[in-house]
Amino acid sequence: MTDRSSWYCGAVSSPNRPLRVDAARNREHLLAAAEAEFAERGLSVSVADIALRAGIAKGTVFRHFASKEDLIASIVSGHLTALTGCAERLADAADPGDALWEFLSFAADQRHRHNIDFLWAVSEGDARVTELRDRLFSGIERLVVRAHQVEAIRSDVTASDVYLLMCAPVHAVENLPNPSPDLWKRYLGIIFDGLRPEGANPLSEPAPTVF
Amino acid sequence: MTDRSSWYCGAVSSPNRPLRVDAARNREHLLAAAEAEFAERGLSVSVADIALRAGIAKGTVFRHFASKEDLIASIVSGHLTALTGCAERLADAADPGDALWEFLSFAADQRHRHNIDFLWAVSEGDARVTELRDRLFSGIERLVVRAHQVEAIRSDVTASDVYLLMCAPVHAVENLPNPSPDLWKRYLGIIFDGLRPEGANPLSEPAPTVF
Amino acid sequence: MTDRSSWYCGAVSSPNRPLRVDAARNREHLLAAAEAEFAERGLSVSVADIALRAGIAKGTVFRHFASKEDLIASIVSGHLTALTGCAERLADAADPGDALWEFLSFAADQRHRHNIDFLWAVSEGDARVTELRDRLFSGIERLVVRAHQVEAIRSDVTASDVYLLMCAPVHAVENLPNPSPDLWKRYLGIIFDGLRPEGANPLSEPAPTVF
Amino acid sequence: MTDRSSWYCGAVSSPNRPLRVDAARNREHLLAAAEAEFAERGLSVSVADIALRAGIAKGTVFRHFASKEDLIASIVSGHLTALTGCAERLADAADPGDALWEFLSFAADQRHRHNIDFLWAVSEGDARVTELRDRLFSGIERLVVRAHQVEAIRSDVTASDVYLLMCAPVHAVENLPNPSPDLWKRYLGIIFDGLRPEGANPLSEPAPTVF
DNA sequence: TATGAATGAGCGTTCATTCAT
DNA sequence: CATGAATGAACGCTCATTCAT
Repeated sequence: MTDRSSWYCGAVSSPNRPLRVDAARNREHLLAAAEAEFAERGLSVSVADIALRAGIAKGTVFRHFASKEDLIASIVSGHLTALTGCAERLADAADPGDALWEFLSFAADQRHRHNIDFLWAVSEGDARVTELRDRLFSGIERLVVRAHQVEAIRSDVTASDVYLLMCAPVHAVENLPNPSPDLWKRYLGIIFDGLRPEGANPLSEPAPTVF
Repeated sequence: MTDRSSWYCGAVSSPNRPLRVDAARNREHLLAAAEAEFAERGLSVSVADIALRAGIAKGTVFRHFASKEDLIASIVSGHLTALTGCAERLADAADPGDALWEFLSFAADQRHRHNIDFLWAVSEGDARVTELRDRLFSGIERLVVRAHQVEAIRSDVTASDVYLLMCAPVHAVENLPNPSPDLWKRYLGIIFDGLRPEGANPLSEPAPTVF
Repeated sequence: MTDRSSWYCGAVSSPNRPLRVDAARNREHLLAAAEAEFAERGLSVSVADIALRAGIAKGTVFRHFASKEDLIASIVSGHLTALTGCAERLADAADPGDALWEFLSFAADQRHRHNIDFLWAVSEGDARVTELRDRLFSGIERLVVRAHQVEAIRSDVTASDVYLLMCAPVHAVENLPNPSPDLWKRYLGIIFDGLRPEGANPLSEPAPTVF
Repeated sequence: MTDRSSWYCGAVSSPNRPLRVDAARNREHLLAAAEAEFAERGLSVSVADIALRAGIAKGTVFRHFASKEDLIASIVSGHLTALTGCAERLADAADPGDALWEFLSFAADQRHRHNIDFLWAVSEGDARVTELRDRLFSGIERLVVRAHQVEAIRSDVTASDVYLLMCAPVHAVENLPNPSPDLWKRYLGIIFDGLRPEGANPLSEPAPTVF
């Protein structure tokens, strides 16, 4: 899996005009500080605390992001971009079953290491996030189509199902106060077993249409 | 499955002394309004909005509950009580596999209909909630032990796993803006298939200790 | 000095109509509880806490006293009544100098034991308090006149001065966190020495008119 | 006696960093408005009223002072600083008796013009106030030692006595609704006569230890 | 008459956001 | 541009007072 340490770079979370190098650096500090604060203390951290951690003035935050919501959407966009990139890179992997597994591992690991599930809900109305989400879903669709071709997953499971179950391992783990770092793999294992053809029982409900 | 429409009644979320009928009615309105507001708009709804919805004055909320946190803990306690009761009622069911399935169905249905997962975290310090959570876990342990006896679930799965995965079907469904009411059954089906012995692959991580 | 333990009885703090015995008892409990709460925790104690301590319901407080201010004025009236009674009893004492000393001792002791100086300010507008204050002042005037006759106090000192300095020993002591119970006597001694003819220096300001 | 009209300037009640001129002006307005409101209406004035009087928004109060208590402590600190400075300036005055008289005059005048005795109690836990109080007491000790050397005050009177009696003239005057501006001098005269050796009677209680 | 549930204005405090410096 | 002072609406919560029971 490629280096994810600088996933903020790229077209999504950048403003329209190119920034001066110091402004760009401030922006990076700010995003990193915001994510860390959110992860440690939840949605209710104040913009002042984020600015303090980033080493910039409170007012400057609003020079980079129109609002706190916009800042959150930028963080989410960064993660979404990385996740979409992962799905797209795996689109032509040799083994479609392994590719799907690897994608779900990437997704869970990312969600688990950057504890930002709660940010997701806030940014649901954001246009960038919506667009990225659609791109992500397309990527998942390709992974699922190929996985079906080799019967790596049961035939009644769709891309929507994978999309919806993507975060389930992390959610399970987050019910624990101090989960061991890789515990999510246990629940991904269980859920992935549920997605496999072997031992599959019929599902009473039809698959939903996600978007 | 018994009627769950009036699970607030009972010892847990009731005050020590019997209330006057009008006070009791207000209390019920309040709990229902709070739950509805939380479900629709999240943890950040104000006590004022809850009171408005309940048709009572803001100050009255604090006559019934010492704080917003206490109100939340009371809501959570109510649900936990019902869930624990369900687990305990199923402890001696004829078919342990069906019992576990039924318990997880009850849990998912309850969680889905009362969209208050995020309240859980807030009440973690509450004594009532802690005690009920332990009782719930004991109930799950008995269900899991019996399920193991008849090999209804794979041998490497523990009560902790069931506890942690309990809400996964609901979480999956909640990523959708307007999920159909029973969609959670689809994801419970998939996850339950992952818990069954058939087609189980070894898990890379050991089971955690929940408490 | 006479028994001061039941100074609440009497015309001043009684309502117009005679009370039933239980109501009268409640009223006494209430006044005692209020005074104790005020003394221990200041003006900001709530009516609820007072009622709790008195063992009656909150609403009943308002059956006895029109408002919290009225309750305070009743407490102050009780003390004022006792103090006025003391002054009047001492009006014809054998030694006018001793009488004045004894009056000031009574005043200081009362103020110190019932820590209610701050209640005074609240009840300044109360009619009963105003009337009692006038009666008290008359009593002081008689004590001072007689003290002048025997030259127990310096000639340029008036009843107004005595009235205004009455609480000074207690105020001095109250700057200490844990004053010994009789420390006020030390400061009454010093101030009384200042009131004596011996070693008196001229005063730069004329005596005020109190009322 | 030096000009006391701008005693707020200086290290004590100033923040660590220099303020922008507009912020400094607001801070001064705020302190003045707070003191005036407290003096006129007591401890229970709301922060909103103080802000209104200062012509700033309520939230701005909390930019300058962490809490209402901190604001009060800052006011008290300002007065204490001025008072301590006065005591220290008088430490080497030519006539120790005059020096003590002048100190007590300064104290009474300050207390009388800024009617904030009741703020004192609130700030008792404040570190700045505690330290200043100790410095003030040391200053008083020096004044008293020197006064004893020239027998300007009676031998059985201590620095603690002077400290405790410091505000007595003002307290006396404050029992009057509209005292003339210099009336406190009358009561300082009486009390100071009580502190002199001439005509002193033995005191029944030993001097307390203030700190 | 006594109760205590209900009220609602008011409290101290926080914080996203704006804008003069 | 960056700053941080100012804003003001909103928050959770308290409490004297009222009034239905």
